[in-house]
Amino acid sequence: MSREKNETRQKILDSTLKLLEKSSGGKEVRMSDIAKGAGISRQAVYLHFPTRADLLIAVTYRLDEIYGAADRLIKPANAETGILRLDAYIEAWLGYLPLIYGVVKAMMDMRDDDEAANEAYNLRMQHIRAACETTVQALEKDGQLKPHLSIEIATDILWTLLSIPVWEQYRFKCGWTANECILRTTDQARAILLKT
Amino acid sequence: MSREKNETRQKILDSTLKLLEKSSGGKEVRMSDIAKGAGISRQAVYLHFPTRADLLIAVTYRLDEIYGAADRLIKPANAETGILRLDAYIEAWLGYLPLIYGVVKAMMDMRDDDEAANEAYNLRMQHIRAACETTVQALEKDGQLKPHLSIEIATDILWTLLSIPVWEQYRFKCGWTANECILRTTDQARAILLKT
DNA sequence: CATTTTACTTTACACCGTGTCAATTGACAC
DNA sequence: GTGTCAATTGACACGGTGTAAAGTAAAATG
Repeated sequence: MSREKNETRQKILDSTLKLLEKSSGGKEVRMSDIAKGAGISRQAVYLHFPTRADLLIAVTYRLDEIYGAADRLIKPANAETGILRLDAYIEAWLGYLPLIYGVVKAMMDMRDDDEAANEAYNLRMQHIRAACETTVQALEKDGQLKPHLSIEIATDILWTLLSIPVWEQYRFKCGWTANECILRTTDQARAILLKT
Repeated sequence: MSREKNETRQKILDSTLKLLEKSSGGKEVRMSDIAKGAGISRQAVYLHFPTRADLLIAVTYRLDEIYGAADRLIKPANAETGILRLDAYIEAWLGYLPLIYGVVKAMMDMRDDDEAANEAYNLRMQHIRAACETTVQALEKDGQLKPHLSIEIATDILWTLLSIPVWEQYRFKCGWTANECILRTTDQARAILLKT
């Protein structure tokens, strides 16, 4: 019955997750690798997920379950001041990102080929953007936002500063540690967004 | 004789360039499309360029010829002060980027599959980084660099601010115009790098 | 207990794009 | 008129995704 079905489904998700986490660059993780990791045949994977993109998308939801993304990213909303909230949000997000990076990377690689993966990625990025916007609004409310900086533009900037490609560049091209990324991104956000 | 050979080679490069410039996302430009555009057979393309990656790389050099990249990007070095030089460099680079974006994008898409394309891309990015570094050094020399900001870190930050993914996000996700990208990036660079 | 459903297996194949190979044609050069 | 060089045609291998069909084994159902 459907008991078994769900168990296998989980095995597939876990296998995918494990492979994506170690391999940098999601493209090298093939359906056959995933199947092997789950101990089933390649075709059986297609019984549960019609396409590779669907599987990847499902994995991202599994990720959030595992790491409790919601809790993590909501906590900063309790900060007392706008500035503290900004700091807390940057720390929360850039602390979470390394955990999910393998999977996110795989989705990014897939965007060019697959429209569904692209949509899924954009949706998730829009969530981030929304969080950036409320953070900026908190700054504005406190009168801390730099003059002549609209909420929209400030949101665009913060969103970009916290985007994955930026983090990738700091982390891997510039060789910053994950912690340095947090500290220096915080400094940058403050320098750009806050009035002096 | 080699006359003819070079003519066809140019036809291939021009065809590639034309196709890349219109199509966003370089992957959709196939070897057969390029051949068709050049009015020759697909195999003939391989007579001139052993792989797709080699062709793409050759196209980037052709681009620089066409638009005079060297001249454009050297001009800022004549600026009188460090700050003016920063402004001039940002304007020069972000003014040049839209012209070459189609090709650069194709190379970026190719990085995952092809090591040669990846190297070529990294090399070009290193050139940008070097230019960022001399720009930062000019600020430092003028005593304009924010205290406690090392040249290296400042270079990392400017380099990232001027990176293609950042520009892409502002341009296409945030809907900024090319000119807004220049102005607002300049503002950000000043806020982050300069002492107050 | 017999039957049907369900999860999965194996094998085979179509599709796409890159890259390779071999045989052939047409032009120009010496 | 022989050699050489650019390009052509047609066929094919490879890798990875996705489809399709037939078979198996076990559990659920009556």
